[in-house]
Amino acid sequence: MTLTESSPARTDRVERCAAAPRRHPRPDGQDRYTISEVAAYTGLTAHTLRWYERIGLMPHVDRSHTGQRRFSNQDLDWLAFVGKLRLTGMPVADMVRYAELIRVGDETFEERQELLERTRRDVLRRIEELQDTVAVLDHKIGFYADARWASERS
Amino acid sequence: MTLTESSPARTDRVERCAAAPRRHPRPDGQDRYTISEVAAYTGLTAHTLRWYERIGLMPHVDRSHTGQRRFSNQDLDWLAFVGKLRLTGMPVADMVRYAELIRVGDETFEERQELLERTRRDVLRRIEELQDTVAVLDHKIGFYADARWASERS
DNA sequence: TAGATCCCTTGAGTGCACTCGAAGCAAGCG
DNA sequence: CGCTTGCTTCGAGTGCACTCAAGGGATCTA
Repeated sequence: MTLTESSPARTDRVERCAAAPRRHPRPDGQDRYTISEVAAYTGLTAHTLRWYERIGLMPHVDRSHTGQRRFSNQDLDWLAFVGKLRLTGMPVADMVRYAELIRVGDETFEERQELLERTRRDVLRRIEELQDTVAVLDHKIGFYADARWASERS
Repeated sequence: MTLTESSPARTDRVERCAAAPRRHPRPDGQDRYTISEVAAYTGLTAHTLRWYERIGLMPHVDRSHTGQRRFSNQDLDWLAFVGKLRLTGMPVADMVRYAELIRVGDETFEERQELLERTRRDVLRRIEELQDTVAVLDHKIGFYADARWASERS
C-alpha cells in the first residue's frame, strides 16, 4: 500500500475520487505499468515522472527485478489527483507537503483536510477572478464587433 | 494618445472596459502619476513597470522635464487590463503581441478581436477544469469528514 | 552476436516572469 | 550643506517547474 487516504472500510471512495480522464484506457486487470506507459497515459514525460519521485511527490514506486519502475493503478490514481491539483496552480512544494502528510499516517487527517479546504477556497476564488475576466473580454470583444459593424455601414 | 482601441466616437466604452479594482482610489482630476504611485495602485513593483515598458508591453509613457515617468489614467487602464490577462495565464509574449497590434493601428482590428475571442475560449475552458477540480476536492474532503465522524463514533 | 530499444542515474540547462543590485542624478528639507 | 527619498539605466540573479544530456545496463529481434 502506498499513497491513499487508506481508511480500511472504504477504499472504494478513494477509487472514485481519483477517477481520471483516461486518454488511454487502462488495460484491464493490469497493475504494473512501465514509465513510458504511464507517460503516455498521463501526458507527463518520463523525465517528469522520475523527477516527481525524486522530490517526494510520488510514493515509492515498485521496481522490476532489473530496477525499472513498475507503476500501479494506485500510482495512476495519485497522478490523476496531482494533475488536478496542478491545474489549480498549487505549487509543487505544497503537493509534496500533502504527500508527506499521507506518508506520515492517520494522525495527519485533520491537517490534510484543512489543506484541501484551503485549496478549495483558493480554486473558488480563482474561478471568480476568471469569470470577472471573461466579463472584461466580452466588453472588449463587443467593442470590436460594434466598431466593425459601424465601419460596414459607413 | 497611446494604447487604446481608440474609436473616436466611443472611448467611454474603453473606459468602462478597463475598470480596475481600485485599491487606492485614483486621485480625481489627476492624470500624471509617478512610478511609485502606480506601483502602489497596481500592486506591481516599480521594477516590473519599467520592465513592462522595456519589453513593449506598455505604450510610451510620458516623462517629466527631469526624465521621470509620468503615467496617465489611460496607462492605468491598460495596466488593469493587462492584470486581467495575466490572471488568465496568458504568456507575456502574447500580451506584447496584442500591444503591438494596437500600436500598428486600425487595420489590426480583426486580428485583435480573434485574439480576444481565443483568449475568452481558453478562459472558459479553464473555468470548467477548475470546477471539475472543485468536485474532486469535495469528494476528498467528504472522505475526510466521514472518516472523522466515524472515528468520533467508535 | 550485433543492433535496436527501453530503461536507469546524476547533474546540469532552459524558459518564464520577474526581481534585485549598483552606480549615479535630482529635488526637497532642516 | 548634507541627508533622505526616489528616480534613472544596465545587467545580473532568483525561483519555479520542468527538461535534457551523458554514460551505462538489460532485454528483445534478426
